[in-house]
Amino acid sequence: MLDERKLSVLRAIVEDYVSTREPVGSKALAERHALGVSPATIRNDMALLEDEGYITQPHTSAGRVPTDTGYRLFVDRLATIKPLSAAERRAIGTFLEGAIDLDDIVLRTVRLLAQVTGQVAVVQYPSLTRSQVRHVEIVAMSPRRLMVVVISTTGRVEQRILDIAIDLDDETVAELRNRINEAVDGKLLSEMPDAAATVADSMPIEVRPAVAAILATMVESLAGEGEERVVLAGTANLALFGTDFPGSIQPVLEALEEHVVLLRLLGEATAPSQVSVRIGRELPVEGLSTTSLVSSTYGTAGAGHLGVIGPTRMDYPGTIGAVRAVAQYVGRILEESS
Amino acid sequence: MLDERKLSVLRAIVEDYVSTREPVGSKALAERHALGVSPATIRNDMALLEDEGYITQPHTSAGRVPTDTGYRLFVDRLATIKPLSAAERRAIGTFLEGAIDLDDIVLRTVRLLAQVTGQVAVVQYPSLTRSQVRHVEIVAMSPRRLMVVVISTTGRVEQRILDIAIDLDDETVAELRNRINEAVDGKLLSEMPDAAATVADSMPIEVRPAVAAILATMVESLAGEGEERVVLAGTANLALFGTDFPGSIQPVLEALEEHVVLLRLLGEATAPSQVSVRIGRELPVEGLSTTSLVSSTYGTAGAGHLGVIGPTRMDYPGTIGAVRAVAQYVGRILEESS
DNA sequence: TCTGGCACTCAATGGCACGGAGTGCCAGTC
DNA sequence: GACTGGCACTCCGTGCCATTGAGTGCCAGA
Repeated sequence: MLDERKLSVLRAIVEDYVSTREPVGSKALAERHALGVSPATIRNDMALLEDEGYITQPHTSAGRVPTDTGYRLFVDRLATIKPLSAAERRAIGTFLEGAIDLDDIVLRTVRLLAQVTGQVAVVQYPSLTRSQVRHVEIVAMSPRRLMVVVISTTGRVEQRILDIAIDLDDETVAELRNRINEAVDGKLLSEMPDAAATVADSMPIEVRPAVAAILATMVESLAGEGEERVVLAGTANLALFGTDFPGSIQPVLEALEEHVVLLRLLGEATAPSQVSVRIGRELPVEGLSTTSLVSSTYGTAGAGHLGVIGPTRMDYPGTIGAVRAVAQYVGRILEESS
Repeated sequence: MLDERKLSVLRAIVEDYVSTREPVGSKALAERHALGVSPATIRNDMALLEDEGYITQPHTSAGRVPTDTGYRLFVDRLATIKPLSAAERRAIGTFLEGAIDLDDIVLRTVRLLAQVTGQVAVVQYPSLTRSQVRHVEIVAMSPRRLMVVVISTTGRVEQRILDIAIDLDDETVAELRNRINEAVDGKLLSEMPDAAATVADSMPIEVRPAVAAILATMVESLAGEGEERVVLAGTANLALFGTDFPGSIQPVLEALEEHVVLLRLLGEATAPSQVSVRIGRELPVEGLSTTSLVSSTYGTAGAGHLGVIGPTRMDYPGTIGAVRAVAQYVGRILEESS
């Protein structure tokens, strides 16, 4: 159905439209790209591409503009990812090296990504559920009030304060701490429930209910999605592409404030360490139906997600390359600092 | 210089311009407001107000628009703060009541403020420097690595991990913990350096250097501004007022991403529990020179700041009322939950 | 000190003609 | 059958012009 040349035409349309933002016509195409055929032929191809739904005309007597489906085909079959230049890679490396703690890493990453791509960047904090436990600390603040602190290999620290039903003396707490650490050290957070069960069984019978409660609360509150966080940067870049959004950027900004939604979108991405691209209406969020999301996991075992959101009219090869590169670097940095 | 009527004219201009966004002329003014004089007279007054710099014309043969100075005069002398309706107050109360922890309080507050005012809301986390210490926990993660956790009366929890030069056994750590808690309990964070000094002196001579180092790091890292955080909401509202910003909202969005700058602005506000208004170029930030900031402290002893950022053409009486009300409610909620 | 009247300015609006880019279609050529 | 050149048609964007209307400044008079 779509022979080689028609694909070339589509590719040319996407490339021209992305760089000029103007609907592209047959004549301009024939001039700017060495397609080896006349405008008339290109017109025929374009008519067919339009029938197939890959491009569309804003109005009669205007050039063509890619549709979501057109971009999809472009991304899947026509684009070759643009690797970053050596200088860019070096800049990324040195910029991220300077981070002092996890917060700083995340902050630098998100700003970097926004700056490199010129779009809105989104970085999720490394997920606790997928990272390993490095250390658990249990502190008795008062006899019936404990503070539980969990430190993960990604450097993230989570604490909870919880009240229990019976008094626990310091010794018991100390013992509990040791046992828990023995049991969970190096485990994935998802494996903690099992480990926790073992611990409870090994404690004296009279404290078991309390211990079980502690462990349950701990696992539950830490494993829950409630604490997932995302950080944004570069929302100002949206204003630069203002005209790409029909009407206003208002709904887009609104959608970006819904961090829960962003987390879900990032989480829905495909296989780890693959860059996933979701275009326009493929995103199941009304406000983002005029944007594309280029995202990737980063870190070991997909510890977290990061991505870039911009108008569907975006430089996919470049953005994909940038997202991939940044994800790799962040993964490496996290590895080193753990 | 400015008699009663001229002030009324200015007030009317501000009110009309805020609600219609159109430059207001003498005739319309005479019709809509019962000023008791003819348009011609108003014209004379307007000419004078323009000479004094309170209003300006976008171009000849257009109506007048308030200047920053005009808004300033309006806010200082002409506006009567609009209290919220009973229903609104009730809604605020119940909405904030539902918060489960500090993060939740802050999140709800900022969203509420954005929603009530229809502008961008900014809420700073309760500052540690101005809140009291409720509990300090020191945990030995390994002989030379400690974790210090400070819990404040505002419910904020901060932790640091730090390496020390000599080994400290569990007993010493436990003793240190007790002494520190005795010394700092209920103290303001700003008083911690003194309290810490006492503690160091009372410890055995051989561990003093290490202890001093711990305390220094602790105080320094917690008292520093580094950990101040702000949360934003309602940036999408900016797009609704897009036409109020000459050119683009891009610089505004950019400025809003600079949380450090926002913190500084909030901190510069005036007396505690007073609502401060800063208009246009009064804000020493380029990107915000077309906006106004209405802010207030909240909580006891000005624990934190919150505010609203919008175009200079904003409903000052309403916004001031909303900011004041929300600040009061949040203060109360924090009080209760501590 | 206020008012009515008058001449003037200037943004905004709508109508109109025109050029240009683009399209679809068709007949002709390789 | 695939490609090309030509042609008629559509329609956006632009510039131009006249008109309108809101608003101003100023002046003479009450």
